[in-house]
Amino acid sequence: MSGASPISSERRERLLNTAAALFARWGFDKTSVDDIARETGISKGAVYLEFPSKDALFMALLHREFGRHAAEWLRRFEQDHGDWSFARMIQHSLAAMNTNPFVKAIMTRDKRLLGSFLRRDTELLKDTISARTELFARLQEVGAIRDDIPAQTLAFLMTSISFGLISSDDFIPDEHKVPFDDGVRALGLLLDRGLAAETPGDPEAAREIIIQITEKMRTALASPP
Amino acid sequence: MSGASPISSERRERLLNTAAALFARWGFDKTSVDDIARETGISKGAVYLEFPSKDALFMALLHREFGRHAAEWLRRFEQDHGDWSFARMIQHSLAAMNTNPFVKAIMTRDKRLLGSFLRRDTELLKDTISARTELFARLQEVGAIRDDIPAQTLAFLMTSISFGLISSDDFIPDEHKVPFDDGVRALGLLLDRGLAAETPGDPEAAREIIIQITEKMRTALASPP
DNA sequence: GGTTGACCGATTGAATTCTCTCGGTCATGT
DNA sequence: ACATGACCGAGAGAATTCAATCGGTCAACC
Repeated sequence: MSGASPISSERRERLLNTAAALFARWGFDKTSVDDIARETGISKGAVYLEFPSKDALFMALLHREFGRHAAEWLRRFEQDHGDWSFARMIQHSLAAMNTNPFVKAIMTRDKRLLGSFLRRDTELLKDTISARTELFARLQEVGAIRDDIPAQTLAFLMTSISFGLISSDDFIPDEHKVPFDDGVRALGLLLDRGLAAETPGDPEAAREIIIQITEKMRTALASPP
Repeated sequence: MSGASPISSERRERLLNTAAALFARWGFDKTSVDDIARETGISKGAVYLEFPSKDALFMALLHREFGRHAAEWLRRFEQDHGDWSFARMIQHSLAAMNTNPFVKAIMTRDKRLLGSFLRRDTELLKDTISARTELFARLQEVGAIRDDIPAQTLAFLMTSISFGLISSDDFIPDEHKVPFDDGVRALGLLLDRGLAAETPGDPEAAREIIIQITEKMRTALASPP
């Protein structure tokens, strides 16, 4: 097999960096492998020593970005020393998501950025929803959130809501727009009460579960199938 | 002026009916004025005795459908004899919305149904959000819902959430789909607690306001600008 | 007066052609 | 060994043409 140095080389890293910049700027279709190679300062052939195809390169990039997104989420969450709350977790998740163009693109099926890559369906969205389902189920187990709504329904709902919020830029008329952070904060306030268990469970356990599952999600998403 | 019998004739009504069927089935672009005329059993010229243009016909249809949507919402709400709750209001609103292809299309910017009509921006979405803002503001006034989140933000949030839920069919992977009604019901449960005021106000007053504003919305949306 | 449908010009989009870009390979050079 | 970039063939898309359609009008007809 040709392009498969299993260890991530430094060149590979640089490739992903320039690829990220170019893809984010011009989209998948309008960024050629040659563009990426030239911008990285290597030849096109060298790109194929690192990745077997353009698709594979893009997939690797997506996985890296999803991993980074989870890490960023976790970072924000852990360094948040205020009161633990669901509001904050949601805030961190959505804020991190809105920051990363690739995660955002996958979650909203952004045609501009993804272009013809949209045909290839990724497991990324599915895995994200699965992770959310597991997260909610575990939180219900320890009594951190209400358990009268199936975890699967909650995951579905949260994914739909995230989709709506992240897409809001595209369809809400300007005069009714609200800063993203304000919207996210308000959503957090709603969920804080809306998801609360009848009898509050152990907040530390909940915090632990979130960190644990996010970490699991990070490693799962960061590595290709 | 040519096409402007101010009173809605019976022919006009029949026109709108066949137009609704054809537009819903084939979309705006692929439905010709001739198709509508023929299917209605009149000549193309007669269409222009009722409406000055194809766009105007479509706009009239949209307004009629929005009016019907509000009426349907109101009907469901009023005949719901269970406990009053925000959950139910939201359920009725979303269920009614999901039932009407034109309201759904406008709310989700459905390219298939709206086609080239998408360029013409309607006031329908704006008016809907405005009405929601007013609704939330009034409910806050009488203490029916929490008032620590600006009404405008709530309206923005609810619109985004609705968008996400109604669009969920298009982007949620099949294996994670949840029946629309289940999702809506769960959302209702969340909002019921999430939006509750610290000290509950008069539920009858809230109910009255909702009916009042929805009725106002109905007449406003049903008549062209 | 009310209604029709033939008619008009603009627009669209189907069909076709063709250029050139791009993903991927590999003989060659370092 | 590794990296290069000329090279290849497929195919996307730009350019062009052209015929049909469609929105809208109006003289003619009930």
